Amino acid sequence: MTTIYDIARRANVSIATVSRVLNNGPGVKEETRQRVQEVIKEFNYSPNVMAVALTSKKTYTLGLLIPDIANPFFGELARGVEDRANYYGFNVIICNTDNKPHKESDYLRLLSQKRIDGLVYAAAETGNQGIKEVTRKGFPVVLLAREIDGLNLDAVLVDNVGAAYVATKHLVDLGHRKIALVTESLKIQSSRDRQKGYLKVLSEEGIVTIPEYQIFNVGSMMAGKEAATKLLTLTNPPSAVVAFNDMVAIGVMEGAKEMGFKIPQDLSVIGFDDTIIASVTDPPLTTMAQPIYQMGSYAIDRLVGLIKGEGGGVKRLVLEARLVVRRSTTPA
Amino acid sequence: MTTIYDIARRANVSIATVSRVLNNGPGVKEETRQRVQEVIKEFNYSPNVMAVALTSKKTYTLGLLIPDIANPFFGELARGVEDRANYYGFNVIICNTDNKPHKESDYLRLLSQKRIDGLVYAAAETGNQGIKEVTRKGFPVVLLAREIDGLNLDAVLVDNVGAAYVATKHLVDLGHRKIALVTESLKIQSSRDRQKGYLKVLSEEGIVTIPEYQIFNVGSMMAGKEAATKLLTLTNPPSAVVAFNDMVAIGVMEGAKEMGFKIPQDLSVIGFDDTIIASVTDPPLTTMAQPIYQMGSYAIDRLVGLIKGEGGGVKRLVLEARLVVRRSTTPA
DNA sequence: CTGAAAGCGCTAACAG
DNA sequence: CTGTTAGCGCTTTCAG
Repeated sequence: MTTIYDIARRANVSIATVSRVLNNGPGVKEETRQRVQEVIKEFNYSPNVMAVALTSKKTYTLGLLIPDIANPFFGELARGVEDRANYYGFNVIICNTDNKPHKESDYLRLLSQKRIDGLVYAAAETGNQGIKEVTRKGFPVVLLAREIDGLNLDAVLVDNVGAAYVATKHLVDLGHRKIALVTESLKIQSSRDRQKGYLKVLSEEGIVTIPEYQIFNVGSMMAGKEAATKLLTLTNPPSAVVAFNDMVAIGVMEGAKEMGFKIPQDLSVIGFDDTIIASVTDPPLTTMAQPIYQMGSYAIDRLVGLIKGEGGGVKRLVLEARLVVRRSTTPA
Repeated sequence: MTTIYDIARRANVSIATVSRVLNNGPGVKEETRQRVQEVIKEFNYSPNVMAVALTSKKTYTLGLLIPDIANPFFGELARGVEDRANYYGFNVIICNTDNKPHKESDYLRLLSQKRIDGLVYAAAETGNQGIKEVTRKGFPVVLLAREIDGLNLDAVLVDNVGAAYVATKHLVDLGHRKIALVTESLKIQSSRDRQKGYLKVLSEEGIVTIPEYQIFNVGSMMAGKEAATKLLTLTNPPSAVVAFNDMVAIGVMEGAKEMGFKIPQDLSVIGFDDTIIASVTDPPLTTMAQPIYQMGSYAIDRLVGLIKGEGGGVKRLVLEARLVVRRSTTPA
């Protein structure tokens, strides 16, 4: 590897001068600048990022903490994050946590050792200690898609209460009264918020909530399938379900279909996210569309702002979800 | 940030000793080791990775070059890669190239500046120069899912010729003779190989190949949709199509359905990959399943082996795809 | 405008 | 067993 010394020698200048032209520093005679740049080109030289990082304390590397990159929702989110980060000249290290606090903590420690410049955090369960430590550890953090209680951090979110409200209302407007909620653990903020929106509609409509209609800790297609089984073997089964996300919704539909129920005639199902998958299911899924890619992009805009020192107080960007009606919901 | 000097001072030893206990080096009295470790714990100290990297030349960071993390296939691949990398103590920087050579080159330069320890490369078009430069640049490379011509590199692949052969044969066995191929650019090795397998069956079966039945440069759902339109407006349309991947297959199905054709009665469609999406489409997709997650995992096994100096000559791991019959294919 | 020199935080000989 | 010291490749004063 050629170093700054090699360039300096060949250009008959000191390494300080090379460093100056490298960083477009002022105070270099145009002629000298030219000469140095030629040598740089000739040797196809580029500075060792480790050394730069060691002195300048900037790594141009960001961390992205998410539950699972194989999940289409987070895949698209990650794409938005990476594209925008790349635009600003940053790389992103990806970390899959499966929502496991110990995994989060491990990654957090690792990332802080690597001196990342900032972190996008989309993986938290409420009350995780790990992140609290990190916020003291030096680098800025932007929360993405999931909030953390009691932590006043910058965030890019979707109005989950509102979205769940719209989703549930859609079902009510269709004439449904027996509406189930199949969602994630209530430890997850977005899950709690969606429950809130769901309950709000029921309450407004004077619909009595039935405990058996709320199923928790459902985060995958398989779990959605099982939830459908539970729901449909009830003596008084629901006629519609609000699912935590598209995958869960698909699981619910699959489960119902396997039991011989028809979607949407026997059971209306509404999902969340509008991932790529939602439009091609059988039947196509009605869902609350989130601006997934943009959320990732915005999170980086804010994070890079923080890194550059544009504080301006904690900012929270809350986007609205949009109801996309397809064919998995129908009048009761 | 506390440094090795702080620890040394507090433990009344030299930084060399601290370094030794940090790296489990030999030749440290047990008692001293204990004391140092206590101080380390007390200060919650962990070494600055930049500094370590600068001296030891190891960053414990890998690069992953893929077309698009939002594509479920690459999402799952990436998950396999990241999980296994994490297991070995490495982080992975993700790079989305969209199959654009200039993006690949940019990332490659960046990654090499960052002194990554190794690279998993799943993004190449044939004949890209960028990667050729990189292989000289110092770090080991493992090709994943896509091969590069004229470059004798370690690789983890699927037998695409064989897989396409099985897929096409499945259609022939079902009685189809008018079989179309909707695939990616022939610049992509996997696309070429699949064409090869496809043509082999036709040739063996004495089926005359019709140029209009082969559509190229199709890599997305949208493009698949357009391909279906082209195919089905032919005066003599095919009764079956082999698609490049699940997304393309879904696009073909969507396109056909929009034109009023029934799947599979009017058109049998077979995909590739068996991504999570394949089982939930309308109808569920017959596809050639690839061991996606494992491929990513194996690639890291090999890459870490290379990093640790276990050369042993170039190794190529070729896995077999498996036919998964669902409901998008039916007898002619 | 340019160069010398002091670190950044750590590893790895080399002495003791 | 432990400490001293010379770098790793670069940025950044401070002189000139």
